[in-house]
Amino acid sequence: MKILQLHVDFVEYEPIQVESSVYEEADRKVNRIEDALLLLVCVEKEDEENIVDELVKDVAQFVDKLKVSKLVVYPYAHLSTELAPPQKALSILKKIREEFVSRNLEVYSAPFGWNKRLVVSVKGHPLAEQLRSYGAGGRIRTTSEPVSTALLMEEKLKSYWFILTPSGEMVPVESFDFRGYENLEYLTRYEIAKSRAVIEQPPHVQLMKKLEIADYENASDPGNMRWLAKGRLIKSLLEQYVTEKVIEYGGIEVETPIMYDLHHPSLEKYLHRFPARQYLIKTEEKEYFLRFAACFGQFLMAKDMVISYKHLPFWLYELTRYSFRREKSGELAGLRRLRAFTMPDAHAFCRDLQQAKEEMKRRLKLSLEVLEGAGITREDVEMAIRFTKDFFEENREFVFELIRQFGKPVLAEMWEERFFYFILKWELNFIDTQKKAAALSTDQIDVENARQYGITYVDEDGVEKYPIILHCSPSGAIERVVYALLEKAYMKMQKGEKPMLPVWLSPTQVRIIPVAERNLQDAIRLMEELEKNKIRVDVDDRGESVDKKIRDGESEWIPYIIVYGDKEKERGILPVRVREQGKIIEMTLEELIEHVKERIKDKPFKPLTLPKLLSRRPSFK
RNA sequence: GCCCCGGUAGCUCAGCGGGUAGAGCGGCGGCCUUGUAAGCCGCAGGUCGCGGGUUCAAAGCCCGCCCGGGGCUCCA
Repeated sequence: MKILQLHVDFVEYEPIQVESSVYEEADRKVNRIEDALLLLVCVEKEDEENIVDELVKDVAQFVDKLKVSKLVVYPYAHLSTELAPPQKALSILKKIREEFVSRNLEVYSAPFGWNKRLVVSVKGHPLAEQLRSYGAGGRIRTTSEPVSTALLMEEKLKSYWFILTPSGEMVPVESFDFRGYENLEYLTRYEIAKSRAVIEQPPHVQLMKKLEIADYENASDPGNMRWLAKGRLIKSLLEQYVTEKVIEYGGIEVETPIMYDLHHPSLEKYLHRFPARQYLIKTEEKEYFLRFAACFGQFLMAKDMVISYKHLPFWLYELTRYSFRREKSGELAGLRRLRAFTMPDAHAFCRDLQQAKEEMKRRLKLSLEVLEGAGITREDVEMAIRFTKDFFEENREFVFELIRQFGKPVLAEMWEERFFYFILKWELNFIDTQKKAAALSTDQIDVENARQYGITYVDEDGVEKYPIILHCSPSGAIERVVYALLEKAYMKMQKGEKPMLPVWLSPTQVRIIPVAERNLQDAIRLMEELEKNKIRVDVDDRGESVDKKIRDGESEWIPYIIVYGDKEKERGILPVRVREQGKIIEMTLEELIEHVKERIKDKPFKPLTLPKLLSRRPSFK
């Protein structure tokens, strides 16, 4: 027996005409039931009455969990090709209904043996759709039965989980000794078990507000943030940094539209392959969706390029501001998961699998460098790698090369069959304070979209071929990098250490605090000296006490604080409060400049756009 | 989406067996001219998320909605 169980806002059915010699009496009228559990029941050849108990018990659990009181039992033949004879099917259906009635449920029965018109509106939560199978009918077949792809996905996606180690071991997760690999264990649990009760809001949310980085914007859709001056600077620096790194690696930077025709033939299929919901925009003539990555734009561009094997591999790169994904509202959380986010998206077009594998190694190296530059080290991330069984068996050595490159044991998920467009994918996951995993960098080997979009190159033998495409985001969403930095800082706070951002990302790098009003002009001159060397400096000229200003500077996580008074003017030496070391170090101006420059090195610089004098600076609410 | 929790001054929060709205921080004004994590005094500031309902009376109780958080094996 197969049951497709749907939690519905409403279901409407209307008996149209009798279709079978065995049928129940019914009126030809529309029946509408709201907020109910709809059971599309298909009785199969081998089914006996004794499976009814099992079924009723399962359903009762859901009734309880979903807090519904109405059940609609709907005979639905289309879930199987091995149907029970009608008499028997009807009698089993009746038994099911009786059982539910005896459990005090409000049971509605669609008539057996009729051709019926059916309208349903399924609720959008994870438990709303369930396909279950009972008795000798056994497993759900993945053949041509008209069960939706989304439901079949579960079966195809049957996963086997392992830990792969740099030394070449492949250990089923159950038997891996996680001692010394706590974060990997958290990632594993997060990916496989996933349930955990955490009540507080993620710590980075409070920090992003307190540090005036980002905030919610109630007037927009949830998951669309506003970035305040300091946050905009941080984000902008990260954007520039990632872009520079990708270009250095050979990325060809382009820009593509953010919205696309919902019914464009190439895109339509791709969209259907991914159930995530999009933002839709209706104009008078057409419907558009907002891009959820740069894939479309770049593929449509690559399709119009004349490509020879001599050009391969080449990269198209775009920093998407924004990519849009209408994530379910319950999944949004601070900067961890947004509906509008900024993502570097780099696609490499490769001649064949061999070339794709070589490229992928380069891109893993790039990703690790980019994260490290942003302040997220290898210790902060855990790798997950996912592949089809076939791919792994044929490319085992390559998979382990990636793992050796990463240098720590890695969580591996192996799929029986390929459902997605890729045959291998890795991600670097940040494990946050709440032990939740968020993917940052990622790369995939796509063997399907070149054909889908008609992207071809001419090979040495003069034949047009489809390239293999790698999809890489070297840093992951920029917002998520900020989230990771803030969460990392919070973890430092918990250990009693001083939190801070990397110096090159700190909105104010050096703060000068004049002791008395008469020192202000000198402080401003000092600021100007530092600014000439591309260092972000401000001066706290407010009428507060020195102690108070130091306290404020510390709570803004400013890396270098200088108190400047008569003594400094006389001696020409600066007492620099160095946050990283938690102490005051005396330096000359030149030494300070050298010190800061050494920290910032090859990272991009942008000026802070807020007024340099704190007394002139509006604070954000 | 669904379930649970929350929304009170710019911020953090108290008040919630219904009876004229509070603190700290911040802001503004004044005094102090300051030496390495909060100087002192004063003042202003609130359709208690929004809309309905119950009541002589609602921040509080009831219903709906919006926003945030957590959870729901959701995550390209």
